[in-house]
Amino acid sequence: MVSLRLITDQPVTIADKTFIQLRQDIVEGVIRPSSKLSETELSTKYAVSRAVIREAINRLESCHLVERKANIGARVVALTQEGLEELYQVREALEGMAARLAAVHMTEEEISDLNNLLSTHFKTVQSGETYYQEAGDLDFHYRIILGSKNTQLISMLVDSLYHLIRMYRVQLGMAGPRVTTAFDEHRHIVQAISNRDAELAEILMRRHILYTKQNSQKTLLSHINSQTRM
Amino acid sequence: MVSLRLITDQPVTIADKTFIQLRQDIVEGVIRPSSKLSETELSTKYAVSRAVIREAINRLESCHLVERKANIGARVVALTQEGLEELYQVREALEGMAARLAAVHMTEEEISDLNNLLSTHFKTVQSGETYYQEAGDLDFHYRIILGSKNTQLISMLVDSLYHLIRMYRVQLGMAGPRVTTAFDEHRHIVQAISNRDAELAEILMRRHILYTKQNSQKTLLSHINSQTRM
DNA sequence: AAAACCTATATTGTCGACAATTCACCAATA
DNA sequence: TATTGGTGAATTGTCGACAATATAGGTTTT
Repeated sequence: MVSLRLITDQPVTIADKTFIQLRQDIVEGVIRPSSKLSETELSTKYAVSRAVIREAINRLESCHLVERKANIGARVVALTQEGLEELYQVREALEGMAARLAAVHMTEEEISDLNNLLSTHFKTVQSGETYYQEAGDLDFHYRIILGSKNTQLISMLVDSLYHLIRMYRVQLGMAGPRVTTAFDEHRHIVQAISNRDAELAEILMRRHILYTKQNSQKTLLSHINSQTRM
Repeated sequence: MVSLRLITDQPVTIADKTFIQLRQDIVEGVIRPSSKLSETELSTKYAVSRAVIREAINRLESCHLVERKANIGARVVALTQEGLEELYQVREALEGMAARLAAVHMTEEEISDLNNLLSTHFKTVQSGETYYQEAGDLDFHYRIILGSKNTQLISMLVDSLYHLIRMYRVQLGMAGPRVTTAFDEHRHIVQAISNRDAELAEILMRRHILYTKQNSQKTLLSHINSQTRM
């Protein structure tokens, strides 16, 4: 069972690579939230022309990772309580629908792969490893999203929402516990999909994301409290 | 009660205007579905530099109105049965959530405005006018979307999904009847929002959009049947 | 002293030219 | 004849330079 490979065909142009590099640097905080993106500065730092930087920034804007104002420039988005709330509301709606559609459209083979992933995940949890837990969690959600077979939905979730979520996760240190609980939730979702129960799959996925949201918000709050400066 | 003004601050740069012009030409079919967008050709036709055209095409790609391949070029999306299906699935999820959030976040004034809009709409329906019906319908949905107060949600629906939907509507002639039925559905949705019943508002909105979808698909099918060529 | 206005500077927006890539056409070969 | 390989025209990708716009600082005016 090979780990999932992303849909996006690998970058070919310089603009592609620069976009991906910039996105990574923003998501991981190398470029700080709310900081200004100077085109000339970036073009020297990344050793590409300003045109390339401009195209990359445009794409970052479509991902909602930066905000741009005409004749003024682009800034990295700020990480706020409200932003996280909005993000999870959209995620709940979209990924709930993804689970509903996955219950209808996933092949039996894809479902059996999903079950295998789940048992691998289970062993990892039992052995006490937490490092790969997040990757496994992502893999799980990705499969269901792809299982929806809805290209619009997939692109919205994979190309923009998930990078933003990862930005919050990475920068506010939301590894979070919730390992065993989340695992049970995953199990029930897969069960619903196996039964081709679209309605239930959606409900369970939405509740799962709601729980994750509440957990994230707790982490965010304690994180903010722990550093009253900033 | 003044008609709703769009959120997007008016275009300032040439790229803004070109983007909006191109988007309109695509949505209204002046530039045909599946046709190739030649950068040089467009730059002469719209009398702007290729850089401007490239930026506009990039933005059109984020709206899912065109698809781009590296080193090959951009094409306007095709209008297909599956595409319409996917579109309405995403719309159901997002606008359902919008209605849910609107029930919580709309001010009393905004709700009363919505009620006023509804009665205006009612008079229009009674007097037999159908021309302004679509605009009124759009206005109704816009207000609820904005009422969600969720910027992510608003941008997804207003900046991309709705243009795609309008493209299907305009080009496949989906004015559709469904006037009085839709009106009742609208009434119930507003009722739920007035009662601050988020759960019900979402359910009703989703059903409303499901009905609209089924109606659209019927129209699409008959449209395809009526022109077996193409 | 506060407000309005101008000026200098830095940043973004726009442009035309050059480089890299694709695609179609034609020739050569098995 | 079918297939492979190469050549050239056309298109996209990238670049540096110039134009337009915004910001800051100082000067003038009330």
